[in-house]
Amino acid sequence: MSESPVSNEPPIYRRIADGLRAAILSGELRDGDRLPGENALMAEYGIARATARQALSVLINEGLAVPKRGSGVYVRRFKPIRRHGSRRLARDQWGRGQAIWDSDTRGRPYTVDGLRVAREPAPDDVAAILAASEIWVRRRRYSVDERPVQLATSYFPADLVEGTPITLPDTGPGGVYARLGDLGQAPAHFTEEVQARMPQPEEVTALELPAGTPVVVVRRTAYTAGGTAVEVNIMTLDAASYVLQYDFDA
Amino acid sequence: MSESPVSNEPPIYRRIADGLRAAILSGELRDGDRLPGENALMAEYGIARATARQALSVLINEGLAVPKRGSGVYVRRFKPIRRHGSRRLARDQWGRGQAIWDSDTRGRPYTVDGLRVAREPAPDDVAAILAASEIWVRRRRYSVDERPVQLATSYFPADLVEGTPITLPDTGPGGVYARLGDLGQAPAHFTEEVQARMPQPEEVTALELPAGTPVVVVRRTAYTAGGTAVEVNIMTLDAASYVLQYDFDA
DNA sequence: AAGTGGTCTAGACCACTTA
DNA sequence: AAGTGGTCTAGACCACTTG
Repeated sequence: MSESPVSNEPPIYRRIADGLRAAILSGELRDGDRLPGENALMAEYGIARATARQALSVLINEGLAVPKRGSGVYVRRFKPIRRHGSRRLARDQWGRGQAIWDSDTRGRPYTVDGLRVAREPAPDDVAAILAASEIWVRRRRYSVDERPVQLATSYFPADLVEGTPITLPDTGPGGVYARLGDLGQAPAHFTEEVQARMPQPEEVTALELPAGTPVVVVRRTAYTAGGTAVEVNIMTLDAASYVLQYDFDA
Repeated sequence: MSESPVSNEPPIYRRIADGLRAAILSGELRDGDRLPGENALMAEYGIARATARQALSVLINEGLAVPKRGSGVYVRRFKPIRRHGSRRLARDQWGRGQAIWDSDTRGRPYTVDGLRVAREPAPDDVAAILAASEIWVRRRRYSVDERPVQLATSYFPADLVEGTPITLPDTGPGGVYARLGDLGQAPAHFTEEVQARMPQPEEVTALELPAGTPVVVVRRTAYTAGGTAVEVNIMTLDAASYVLQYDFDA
C-alpha cells in the first residue's frame, strides 16, 4: 500500500533520509548520536524493513552515518588531520633529520606498520617518469589515534638507490630524502597531483573505511635541482581524516 | 535457499560485484560498455531481484558504473580536467587580463551560468577570516563539454569592494583579482585547503552527479602582501572531473 | 510491446552487540 | 534474551527507454 503513488513527491525512503539528514546537519543529532533503527522506522512510518534499510543506506553512503552491527546506526564523527603540502617539505624539515610526518600531527601519536621494501619491475606510468624499468618500492601504512589513515607507496630508480639505506627498512635520520641528498640527488622541486574517488575493496580493508568514505590519492613526484625525477610517491588517504593545505604566491 | 550459509565466503551479491569489478578494472569491460542487467544476473546466478540490484549497487556506489533508466547499467567514463594550483594563479595570468580558467581547459570550451551577486551577512567562519561582518558574495557554476563540473562561491569584505565592479555581474578584464589590484589590494599569497567527501543532495543536483561520485571542496584564501585576507573562495568540484596539481620547492 | 531500472511489501534466517 | 543490522527470497507495480 504505497501512500499516494501518483504524486510528484520523492519516494518514501528519500523523504525519511532527508528528514534524518536535516536533523544531523542542523545539529539536532550530534556526533555519535544514535539514529532511529530499522524497527523504529518501520513502526513510525508503517513501511517494510527493506524500505527502512534503504533510507538509512542513503545516509550511510553519504558518509553522514555509520552502521554498527547489533547495535545501531550512529552519526559519524570527524576530526581531520591538517596536512601541509608546501611547508612540510621545506628543506629544513628533513635537512635536520626530522620525519616529515611530525609537522602534521602536532603531537598526536602516529604509527607505521606493514612496511615492505622490494625491488620490482616498474609500473608503466612510474617507469616513464623515473626513466627506469627496475625500481625499489617502499610500501607502508600510517595510523593516527590507533586508526589507519594513509597508505603510501614510494618508487625509486633501482640504479640510483641500489646498495643505499633506501633499500633497507630503516633509512636512517632524515629518511629517504636525506639519503637522496647523500647521493647528491637532493629533491629540490615537487609536484603533487590530487584526485578523489571511491575506494576499492582492498583500500576499504586496509584503511578500515566505513561506507560513504572517499579516498584522496596524492601522487607526488620529487625532482632534483637538475630536473631529474628521483621519487614517485603515491599516497592513498582516508578522505574523512584529512585536510590538505597548499600555500603559494601570486 | 542460500547456497552454503555456514561457509566463510563473502555473500553472493559481493561475489557477483567482485567479478564485475574485476572485468571492469582488467579492461574486459570498457568505458561505456553495458553490464549484465538485473534480469541477466537473476537468471545467471539464480538469485532474487533484490540481490541482483544489491550487486549492481555496489559498483554504482563505487563510481565504477552508472545506471540508465529503462536502458541498463554501464561502465562509467572518465576524462578529468587538470587544474594547476600554483601556476594558474601566477600574477602574469590575471595581470594581463586573462581569466584564470583559461589555463586549465586548454582550449576545451567552458561556460559559466547561474551567476548571482549579492551583499549578505557573512557566515561565521568567513567573517572571522575576512574580519568583516558584511560581505559581497559571488556565486556561479562552471561547465566543460556541456557538463557542470564546479560550483564556486567567492566572498569579499563589503567595506573593501563596495562600489567597485566586484559587486557587478561583469567584473571587467582580469576579473576580481585585477580589480582588487586597482584598489591597491592585489593578492600576493594564497592558501588552498582541500577536502573530499560525499556530496549533499543539492550538490548532486547542481553538478548532475551520478551515485558514487565524491566532491572535492577547495577553500582558497587570498592575502595581500601586507597579510590581509581579501577573498575567500569555496569551490565544490565534481571529483571525477578533476586532477588538482600543485608545484612547490623544497 | 518488451525490457530495464526504481520503489515497495512481507516475510525469513543469520551474526553480532548489549544488557 | 532481546534487539540490532546483514543477507536473501518471491512476489508486485511503476516510469522510462529502446526497437
